[in-house]
Amino acid sequence: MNAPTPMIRLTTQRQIILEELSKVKTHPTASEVYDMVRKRLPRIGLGTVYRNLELMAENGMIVKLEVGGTQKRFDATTDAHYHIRCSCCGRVDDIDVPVLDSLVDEASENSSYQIIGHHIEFTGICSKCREEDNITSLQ
Amino acid sequence: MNAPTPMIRLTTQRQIILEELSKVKTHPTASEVYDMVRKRLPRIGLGTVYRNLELMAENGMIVKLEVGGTQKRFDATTDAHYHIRCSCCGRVDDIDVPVLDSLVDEASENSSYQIIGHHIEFTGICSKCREEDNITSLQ
DNA sequence: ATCCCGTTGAGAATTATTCTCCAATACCGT
DNA sequence: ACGGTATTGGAGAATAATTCTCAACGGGAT
Repeated sequence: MNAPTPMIRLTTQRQIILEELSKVKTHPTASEVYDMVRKRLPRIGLGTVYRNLELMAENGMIVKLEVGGTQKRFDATTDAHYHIRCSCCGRVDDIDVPVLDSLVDEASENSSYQIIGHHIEFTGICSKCREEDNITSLQ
Repeated sequence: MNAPTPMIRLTTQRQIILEELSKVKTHPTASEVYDMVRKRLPRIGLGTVYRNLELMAENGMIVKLEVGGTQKRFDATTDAHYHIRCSCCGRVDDIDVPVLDSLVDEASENSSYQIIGHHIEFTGICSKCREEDNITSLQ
């Protein structure tokens, strides 16, 4: 008898990556996670962080956010929720809008795809950028 | 008196990029646009394609899709609509689900961000991948 | 025809991510 | 505790996508 899911071993590095990711409510990029983790494991490699974030995302322990911007972001909160991205600085926050499960049904009726899921990404300017950049304005 | 928007000159390259992008109902990546355009302008540079896609997106002539996957995609249809991405092959199609303008209001009430807009991205398996990969299944 | 300035093409540079290699480590049965 | 085997981690190279740099070009105003 073998488990269908290969089962992921909780090594020290994975545990610390997970802990650090859980600490923050932002949605850090891989290199931000790397910086956070390195304070506790100074010798960890960037590749290890990438590898394990990817692996934990595959195993559903965390979520890889496929949002706009140039970098992937990671989220330790795995239940469904939506995000908002600042078009000025790129930061990503959760947004408290009820999840619309009915959208998937609606989409299924109007597409030849077999629908798996959906995600809503809002775009806006975060309060920090609004304060700082009243001159530069948005971009 | 000067126009506040710098005004974009419609060079041959830009015109052809726009024409080619308008021809297809898929949402090509920059290098796919490059391949399409090169059939008519064999000496055009990839940089020119990137530069002009970016520029035309800034001017609202086309839309840059900030969807999941590793590459940006472009769309000549500028009116609001949602997309579905095949998690198997990465292709992106339009999906016929009514646009929920009310979401932005709802989001505004629950966020410190100044909301600009939103986008819904569905995920699924396109019919082509379903046919081909009944063995490989999804991934 | 000439000047000006935005645009182009070619390639280098940058950024994010993935891969490769090998030593170190963990897990298993004994 | 011990040895064998599979997995992991770290370092750096490799790859992929995109952006930047810069000399040459081109089209319109003078």
